[in-house]
Amino acid sequence: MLDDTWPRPLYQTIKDYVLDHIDSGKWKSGTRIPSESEIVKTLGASRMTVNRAIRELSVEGHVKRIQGVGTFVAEPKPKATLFEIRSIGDEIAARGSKHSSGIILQQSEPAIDAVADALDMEPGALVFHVYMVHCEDGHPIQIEDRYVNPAAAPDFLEEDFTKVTPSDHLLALLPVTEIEHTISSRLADEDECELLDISASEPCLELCRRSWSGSRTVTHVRLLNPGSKYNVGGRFKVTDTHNS
Amino acid sequence: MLDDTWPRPLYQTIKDYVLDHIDSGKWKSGTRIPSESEIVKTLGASRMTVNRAIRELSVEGHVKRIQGVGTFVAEPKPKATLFEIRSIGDEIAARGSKHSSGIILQQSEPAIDAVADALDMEPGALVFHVYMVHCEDGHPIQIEDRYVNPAAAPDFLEEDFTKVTPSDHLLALLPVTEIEHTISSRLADEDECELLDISASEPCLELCRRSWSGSRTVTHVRLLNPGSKYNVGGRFKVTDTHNS
DNA sequence: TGACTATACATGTATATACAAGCAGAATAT
DNA sequence: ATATTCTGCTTGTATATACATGTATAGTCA
Repeated sequence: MLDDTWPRPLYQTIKDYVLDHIDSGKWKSGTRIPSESEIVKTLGASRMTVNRAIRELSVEGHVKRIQGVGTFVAEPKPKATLFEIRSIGDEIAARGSKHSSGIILQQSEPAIDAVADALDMEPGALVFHVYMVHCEDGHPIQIEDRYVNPAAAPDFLEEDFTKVTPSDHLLALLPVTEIEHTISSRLADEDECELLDISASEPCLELCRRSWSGSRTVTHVRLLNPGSKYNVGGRFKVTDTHNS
Repeated sequence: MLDDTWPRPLYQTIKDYVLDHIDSGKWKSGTRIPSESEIVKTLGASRMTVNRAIRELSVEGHVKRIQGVGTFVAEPKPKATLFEIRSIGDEIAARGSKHSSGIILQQSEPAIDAVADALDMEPGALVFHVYMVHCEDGHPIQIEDRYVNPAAAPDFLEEDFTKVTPSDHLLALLPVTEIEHTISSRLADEDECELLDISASEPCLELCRRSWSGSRTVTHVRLLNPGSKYNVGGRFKVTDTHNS
């Protein structure tokens, strides 16, 4: 929403001046905009004030700056809404329910091709694998099928995942810097139906996530949830997507 | 990821100084941090440099500033990943396919209670309602059931939604400032199965969204997609959620 | 003609100084 | 006891000046 307070700070006026030129098409993507000293002359502001305005536009993704070269109009980026990352334990606790879990499998194993691809590892390389069920107040609510890159979390398999979720373990260890996720709907297979205690016809929500910490792929997880018991969502401000 | 370039700019050193105190627990949420002039004395920097550092921490959501009062440690916010908002037409075009649509219903009607609630309107007030199917290369892929607040888009019903999607129409008209969305999985009912040309046992992905423009609720839409043909996802940097 | 150097211009960072605006609390007046 | 004013401290904004760093281009020399 436009900020209509008046008088506008000069740095905001400078931002608007640049944005007006960009939004109106006068300065197209890739165009070098006037230098700071040119804008100083044009708008009669100080260089520090101009620098603050342009720097903020840069952080916001409207322009791209290159020291010694200039300032260029950035490619417009798609609008995005934020999606909260939460651990299943936190979600359940937030509902006032009690989380518990059962470990079906927790081992080191040679990665099959799909898993190796997902973790950017060599096929056959050893990966950590956890297969488990999360329960809310004793009722199964989610199957977690997770593979972890041992290099990223060497002690992962030592953890007791009935006491701390794999997600919490990894988040405590490494900053997540990038996530890829896919949300889809499918039916559970026979084993999954049994683990989740649902009928074969119940639709399920599947969330697939890959996470990176810096340049390293950390984990690949598939979370399967009965559609009648689980949804994903939230309410957030809309922002422009841009890479930090 | 920490920026390890050296020497660090002084404003970054100041940011790190504050973040170290916050992350270590020395300054808990709600604590007033030292004033700018106190930090000037402590770190031997100029007030403009300190101001820049603290202002950036404020924009990033780590601290909250109140003019004339002070700077306070903000509540930690959950990590979030960005979710791209796209029109179904754009999604289909991005796959190199052709989008088309069929309008089942497009009318003004009194809002039932659930719709009125969703749009923050009085029950029985007139709302615009569009019920339609989106197709990709002739195959139905999504049912769109949308209600729009007439005050936000008075000319909405005049649009030909076989030529422009309701989403594109609204986006062209109003800036979206806030979105609430829920993704869930359910089975389609008999009518929906027929419209989507799917069997009764096919699991479906349902996306519900409410959108605001400023303080006004603009639209409430439910999008139903066969699980075999549709998923939602993307890959983004992780960021802290914070309100702009 | 190519390599090297110098120059100009760009952004990046920093300081000193000043004034504006907001807020909380102390001091004063009624 | 209450209202008003004043003071001190805080953040917000702005300018002038300076130096650092990066890049592109022109000029010079072998």
